[in-house]
Amino acid sequence: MQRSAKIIRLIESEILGGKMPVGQRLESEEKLCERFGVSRTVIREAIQQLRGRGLLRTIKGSGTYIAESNLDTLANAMEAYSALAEDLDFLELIDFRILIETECARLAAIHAGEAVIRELRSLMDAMRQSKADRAEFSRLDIAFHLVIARGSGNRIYATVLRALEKKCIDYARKNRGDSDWFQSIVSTHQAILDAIENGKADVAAEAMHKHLLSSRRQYVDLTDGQG
Amino acid sequence: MQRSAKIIRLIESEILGGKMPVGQRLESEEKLCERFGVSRTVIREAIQQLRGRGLLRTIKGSGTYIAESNLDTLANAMEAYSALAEDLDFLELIDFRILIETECARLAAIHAGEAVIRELRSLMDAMRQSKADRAEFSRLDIAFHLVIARGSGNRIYATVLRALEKKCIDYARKNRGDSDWFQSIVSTHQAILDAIENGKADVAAEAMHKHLLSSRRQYVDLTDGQG
DNA sequence: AGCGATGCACATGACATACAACTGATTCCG
DNA sequence: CGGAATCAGTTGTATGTCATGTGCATCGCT
Repeated sequence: MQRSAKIIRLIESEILGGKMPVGQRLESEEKLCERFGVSRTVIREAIQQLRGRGLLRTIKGSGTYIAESNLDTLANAMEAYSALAEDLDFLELIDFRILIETECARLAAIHAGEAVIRELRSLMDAMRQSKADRAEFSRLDIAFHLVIARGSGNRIYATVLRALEKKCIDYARKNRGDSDWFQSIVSTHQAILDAIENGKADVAAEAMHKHLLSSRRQYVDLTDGQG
Repeated sequence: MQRSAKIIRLIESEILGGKMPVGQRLESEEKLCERFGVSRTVIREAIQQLRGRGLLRTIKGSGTYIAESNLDTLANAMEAYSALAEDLDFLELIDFRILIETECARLAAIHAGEAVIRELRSLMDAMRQSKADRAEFSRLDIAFHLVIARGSGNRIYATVLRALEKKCIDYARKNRGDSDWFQSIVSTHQAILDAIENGKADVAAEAMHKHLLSSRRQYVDLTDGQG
């Protein structure tokens, strides 16, 4: 194994074990060289990998510090996982997404303020006028879901869904775009929005759940037909 | 900004955009040096960070390749986020955990095989005999939840919960350990297990949800009292 | 004394070079 | 024909050097 590997494990365990509080400065690269008996090359490699994982941040001329928790790191990981996922993993991701989005709809019905609802209404209007432009329609569709996620008040949900967005576009595009499909999407979204406006959490959750399950079914049908 | 930053963004976008399929070999470091007009140091820094993020894997003497999707990477990111999370983020994490575990209980009631159920039974027996040993009891408690997560059949759920395990221990330990508390944990777990054994998905989900909500309440009470 | 400017020690960022260790394929030999 | 030796290519590690930024102490002016 690489020399940097065990150094990474050690520093990682010190951070995760709580021995090094957030914001604390790491020893300088040179000190770490002495301590581990390796060259600066190896130390720097270890630090780079831990930076990539979001555990450290570095300030030139000053030092390397334990990073604060950061949603972007989580988003990166989710996005990477979904982007690299093969078919087998993909259904699990879809179920994951359904679970979270359903909860988001429920929470949005409880927490969403006037601003969020206005935004959702405006997106619905735009979607009705974008029947012809499939790319734009798809973009608005995703935006609708993301606004609801934000309206849930839980940033983790919003972050995870934002990360899954790209892949969702990919398989959403595969759906046939006939008029029935368009109308069904619009009316389902409207049902979700109505429930959120009226603060009916369970209704909103169920409507969202139904919506996503039908989307899931289409994906399954498509891939079964192919593979 | 660092020179490696834009190289990272570029390679990342090529991978996530699907231009580079999983398993494909990256250009050699030397070629990348030419292409970007930087030294090998910079190229290696970029590669190290992307390795840390799980997007690349390297084989000495052979080359650097686009990594396949990997649950460990996801687990690392979740664990890092939860470990570095401050109080404000922490309730969001707890709600996230509740959402997933509730779904796991539901799915376990549907999918769990005889092996999983035997394991859960055995853990229940062990818990009843560990009333005195709080550390052991806590360990078994967590194991119970993780087995259910595995029994859900969705590896993402199991992975996420495994990553949150450490933090959960921390705040679970803060709970008072009187006899009532012990008895309530045991009977709640038993209720969940019964529902899973009988394939009653909704009952299992509700029992799990209740269980976790009471745990959440205790955490809120504790931190409110402190801060 | 107050306070800004300067300078210095130290830190990370980047480059160049050299060699070690490994891989994969080709070539050579029995 | 099969296996061993060889070789070009590639990543891993070490070392040295300089550039550039940070943070602190020191100095000098008012």
